[in-house]
Amino acid sequence: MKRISQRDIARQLGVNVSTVSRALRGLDGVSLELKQQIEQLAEEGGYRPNPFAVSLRYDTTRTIGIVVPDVAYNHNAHIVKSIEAEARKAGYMCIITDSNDQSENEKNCVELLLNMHVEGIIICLAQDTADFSHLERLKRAHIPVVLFDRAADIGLSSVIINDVASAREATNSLIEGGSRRIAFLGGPNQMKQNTDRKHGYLEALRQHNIPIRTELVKCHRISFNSGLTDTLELLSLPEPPDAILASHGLLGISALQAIESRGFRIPDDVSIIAYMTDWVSEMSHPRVSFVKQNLKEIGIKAFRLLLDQMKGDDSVQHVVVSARLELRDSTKKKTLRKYD
Amino acid sequence: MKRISQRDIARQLGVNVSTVSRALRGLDGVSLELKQQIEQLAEEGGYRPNPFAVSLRYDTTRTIGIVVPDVAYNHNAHIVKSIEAEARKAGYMCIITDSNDQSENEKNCVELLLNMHVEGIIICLAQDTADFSHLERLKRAHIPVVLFDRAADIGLSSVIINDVASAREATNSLIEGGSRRIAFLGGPNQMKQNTDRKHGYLEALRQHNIPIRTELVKCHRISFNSGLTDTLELLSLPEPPDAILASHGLLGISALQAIESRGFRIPDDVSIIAYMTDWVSEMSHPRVSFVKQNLKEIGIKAFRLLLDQMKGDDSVQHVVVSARLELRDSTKKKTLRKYD
DNA sequence: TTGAAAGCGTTACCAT
DNA sequence: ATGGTAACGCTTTCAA
Repeated sequence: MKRISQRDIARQLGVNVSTVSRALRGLDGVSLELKQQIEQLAEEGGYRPNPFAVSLRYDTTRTIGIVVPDVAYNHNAHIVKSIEAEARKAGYMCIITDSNDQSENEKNCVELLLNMHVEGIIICLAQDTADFSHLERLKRAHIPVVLFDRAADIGLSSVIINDVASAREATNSLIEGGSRRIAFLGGPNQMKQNTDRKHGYLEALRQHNIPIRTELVKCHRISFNSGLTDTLELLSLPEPPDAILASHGLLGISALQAIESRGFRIPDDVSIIAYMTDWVSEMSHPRVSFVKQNLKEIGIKAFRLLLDQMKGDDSVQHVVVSARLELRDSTKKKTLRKYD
Repeated sequence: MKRISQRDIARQLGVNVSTVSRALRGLDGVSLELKQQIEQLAEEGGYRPNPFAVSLRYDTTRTIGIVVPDVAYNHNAHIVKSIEAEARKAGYMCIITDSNDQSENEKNCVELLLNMHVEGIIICLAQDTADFSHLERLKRAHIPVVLFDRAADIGLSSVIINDVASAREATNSLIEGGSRRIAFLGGPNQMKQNTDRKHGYLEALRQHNIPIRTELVKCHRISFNSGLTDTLELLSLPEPPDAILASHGLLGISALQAIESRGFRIPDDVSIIAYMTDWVSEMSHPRVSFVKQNLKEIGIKAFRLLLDQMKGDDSVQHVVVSARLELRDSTKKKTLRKYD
């Protein structure tokens, strides 16, 4: 029932704990005979070093914290899984917390992680996080922090995708497919991720001298219902959009459903490109053309940046993981020029 | 940089640590004045009790472990989220591990959790777990364990859904919709969950005097590709099925895609019912009729059972959370009898 | 080769 | 009201 400790083994053999400690860690200074006896007892008793005692001794918890808006969302789950795997390789445990995409909860998550004495925190901001005091406090306390996916200009290391460029590329692709009234369906504007993607979208329009129509830009809450409402509004416009760029999978799927519910055809009447995972795209119908992000890479890079900081490197680094467009069935093929 | 401890506070005030300890926990035996000074210093220094030291002192880690086949799969993610929330309420931290649905990894996960000295483990078995020695070892060591979702008859507490009845109900519903050649697409047969669901399916057929055709029962690996292959085989039969009951979301989605790829219509040619989450069903097209499971409830119940055990209750309990059928667009409406 | 002791942060107990 | 001390499990340093 009770876990066996070095002391228990020492007592049984009438030797000192320090000897047991050395033997169990394979250090020399223990006779072979004694060492074997110790190892056998450890084996029999199912001895496992108490990581809490070790932590105390070394003043290091070998634990990091992760904060995500929603672990149940495919995109986040994959990143978390990747961080976990990378952390484990380095001997770190992860404490995963979920902010439910709300800034208020996010603060509690950080608080909880600090209480656990994590050595660092990897965090994806909640969509409504506009006050960064909880993160600035971390910075002041010199606690390693890495932002991922959704970053902010607050002097913290980050791993994000090339938001501007990927949105530009996606928009260009829609334009090349013949779309001219392209809508942008995004999240709240205090999210840098959102403004970046929106800028990429706007840049592409400008490059092609396509007039920007503010009524085609919908930046509200990231949620299924919000996406539904916004898309229905778009479709009710006198001149509805002929394409939608959605900055989040939830928005992409809700747009798709809204479009179909109104009897529009995809991609003939309205094309869609969304930021989403392979799996969500694969499952959708028609399969949504998407901005594919290397989630595994994001997780690995995020942990590595954190590890750097935990090792004492206090430089602020920004890593950009390139995303690329994957065309599926929600977009039209590139239209041929007249003279082709 | 370095975290402040009770001792640091004590030194600054020239008092004893034990006094600081009492003050910080609001115990009496400290003058109001001193208490306030201590609290102020704690506040300023960002003092947080070291949970590792506390664990050591109390010989309790207030940590539990979770093992899931794949956290990135919607179904599991929701359950994990629920367990986490419930555990937090009770002051427990969760260490989440992912077996990638492989028995070999599952053993490593359990090992890792034991190394972390978790007080209990909540586990969903990998689909290929046929050897339960790692779990039996836990039982012998009196370490609290709760199985969820996929259980086994090995004398451990569990939380599952009503597998037999829900599969029977789903099959009955397909029969009522007019289907007679109903296929069962499941996982490996050493999974009790699978045999239970299969039995429910077979019972329904027997009740309706529908001959059982072994070629319509496909119990292989649970994976997208496996589901694809099996479904294509089913569709290639001289007499292909007119309905499919899929015991897992991956299988359901792959069946749907296979059916469409062969030009069959859903539900007119082939109906589908699958065990999946609301979100996956909602996203699919046509939306798949599904066995809806109360994932939050499963998580809550699982943690509660574990908590019971951690408190010393060593009775083996089996909780069944009722699932119910949710009809969507992949099944035909109940056919009317001829004389209606 | 082995032992003894101190220390990590905290709490409980007993003494003052 | 406050202090001193031992203890949790482990590692490290120094002594034997």
